[in-house]
Amino acid sequence: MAKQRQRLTDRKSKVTVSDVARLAEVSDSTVSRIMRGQGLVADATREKVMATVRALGYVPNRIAGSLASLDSRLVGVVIPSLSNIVFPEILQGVNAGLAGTNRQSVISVTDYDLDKEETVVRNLLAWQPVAVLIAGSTHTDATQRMLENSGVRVVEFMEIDHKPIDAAVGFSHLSAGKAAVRHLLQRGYRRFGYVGYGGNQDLRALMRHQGMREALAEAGLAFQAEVVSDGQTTVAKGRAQTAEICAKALGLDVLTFSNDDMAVGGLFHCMSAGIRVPDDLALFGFNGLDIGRALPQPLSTIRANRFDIGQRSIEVCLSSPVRPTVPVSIDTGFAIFEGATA
Amino acid sequence: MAKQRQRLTDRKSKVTVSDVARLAEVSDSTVSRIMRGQGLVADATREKVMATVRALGYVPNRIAGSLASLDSRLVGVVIPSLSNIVFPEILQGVNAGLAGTNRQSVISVTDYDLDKEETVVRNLLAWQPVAVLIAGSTHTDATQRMLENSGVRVVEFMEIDHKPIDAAVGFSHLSAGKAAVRHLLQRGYRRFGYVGYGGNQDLRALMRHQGMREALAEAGLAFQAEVVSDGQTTVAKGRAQTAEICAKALGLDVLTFSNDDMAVGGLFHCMSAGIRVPDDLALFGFNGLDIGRALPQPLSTIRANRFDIGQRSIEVCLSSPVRPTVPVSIDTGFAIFEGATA
DNA sequence: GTTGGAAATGGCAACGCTATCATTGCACCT
DNA sequence: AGGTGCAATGATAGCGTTGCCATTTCCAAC
Repeated sequence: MAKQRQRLTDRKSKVTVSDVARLAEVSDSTVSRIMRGQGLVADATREKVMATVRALGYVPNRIAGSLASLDSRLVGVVIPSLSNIVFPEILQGVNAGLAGTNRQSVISVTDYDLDKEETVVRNLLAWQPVAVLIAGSTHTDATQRMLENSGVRVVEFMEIDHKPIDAAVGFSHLSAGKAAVRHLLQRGYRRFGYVGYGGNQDLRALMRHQGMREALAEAGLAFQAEVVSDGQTTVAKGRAQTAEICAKALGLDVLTFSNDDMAVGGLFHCMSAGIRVPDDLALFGFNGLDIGRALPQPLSTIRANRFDIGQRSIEVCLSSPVRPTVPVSIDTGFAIFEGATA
Repeated sequence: MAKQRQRLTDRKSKVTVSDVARLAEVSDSTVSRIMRGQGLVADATREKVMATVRALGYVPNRIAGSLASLDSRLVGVVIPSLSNIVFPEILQGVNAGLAGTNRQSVISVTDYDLDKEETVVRNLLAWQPVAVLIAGSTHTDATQRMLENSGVRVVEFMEIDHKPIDAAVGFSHLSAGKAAVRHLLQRGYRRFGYVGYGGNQDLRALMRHQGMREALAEAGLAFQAEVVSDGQTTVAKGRAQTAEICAKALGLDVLTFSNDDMAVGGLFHCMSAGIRVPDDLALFGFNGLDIGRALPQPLSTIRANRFDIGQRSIEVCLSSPVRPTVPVSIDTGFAIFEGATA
């Protein structure tokens, strides 16, 4: 008994390769070859087909294409936040690295939540990306396993204080914290205060803080005061927390911040309160944001190469479709920016 | 003669529904039903299957799923830039609106280049998104046609000074420019200078500028001086251009900026140069960025609801899969923020 | 012990494309 | 005339899932 032909309830009436092929009087194969620009095709045929493509407004279906070729051409990018300007900057590097390739990035945001990261990674992997770039090195067990088992290239970017799954691109936040404090010690500062992030989500900020503590300890010192807050760091918070730490009147001579946003806020407080920087109080940030350099007095800080991190990460993925036998770490480094606030 | 069975060169060895089904001793259909959580399945079966899913580390292939169901669950988002903080803010609104749905956003960046926008839109549509959110209303003819013919929901966000393809969410930049100037006129300022964007890419900045000119003209006035630059607007450029316009010594009493970044730079210049704000010179920005409010003196500016724009845009798409008979525009409005610089 | 109907499950084509052959046409040589 | 080699095109079987039935199982009600 003959099987009934199934008619899926009038599925969307889209133009397909076959439609183009029929109208141009060639085979599906030829249209396919032309659309993806590979294989031999006579110029005359190509033009005839392209004409009907334009006439029909045909747009190839990459979902079907990806399924057939088993190649999605997608690179997944997982970042904790979009509001922290450093991540958009990294994305620019990623896009730059992707330009000219036929790969495309898909961005997912975790809001610094490891459980959300797990969901997001699962959803990403469902799209069969050729690679995943993911911020940071701390993941849930499930996330870790999924990434390992996926078989695709995985680049953990931002930090390199760990053994990567496949590859890591970034720098040591612990070292950066230490470098900041050592620099300040060298400039004669002794009474340190810390203003910044104190939650349990931005692990890199915590690492820098830790690095600072260690460098202070090496010199037999410690922070005289710390004012921290969790959630997102903002200029406004930096300003408020600086006001708070100053109110304690501990005779601090330098404040280190978890990042430039906060430090800029700190400088604004000092301006308003008539505190001379750096004579009465020095300020030191982290990130090297543009705004820091445009301030009336350029912010002393540590610059990291965020665009670079994005670009190098992509380069690593594209350099080979398979993982290296031994995980690699690429140090993009950081540098003290002298500025005028410390 | 029997057809040869084709063996596609050992295609990636991934776990598929069939693998799970075989091991769990059920049919593919049942696994599929369980994975997407719909249809009737006995609890015992579900657990048995989920156990093997975990054991095999099965991750459903959404590419195949999308093809079969003819539903990608993707929402394309096209923005001009990631470095301009306003767009990440909009994306947050988009993500918020998407939370809890099974839709996912795919972000593409055009760098304010309409030709790149065309490419980007073509690539996006190839992924059969259920909707496209795109910044702005000016597109190439081809882009316009593709969007129209795609049949999917299209929301043009940011501005509503035009007839949308399907729907628009944002506010009138022309009106915003006018409102700024009228507000300043009302406060007694008469000698206006303009500092800001002057390229031909950020059309919304140009609209605001135009609105300002028109409002000035209504009062029989005009800008006494304009210092513009193209490319990306930054605090540093704002500072430099403000220095430039001040050097002309035209006795200006107020500067309007294309946006807050530039205005903050302007304020920094004034601080450095000892120009009292707003007594010697008033400053007025646009956007209502956080940093403006944390300054030693809060920046006078116009606030727009960017998060809202993103969220409302998504809501519009999700409210119905088909376009309204007549295009709709949703005005998210803007508001003068008094501040202390004008 | 039937029987009727809902609850569970199974079977299979189709989704739109591409990889992998197979085939055709034609210039060029011997 | 009969190869030979290559450029150009065609035919078709998947790719991994889901939609759409068809079928089986179970159990309460007779």
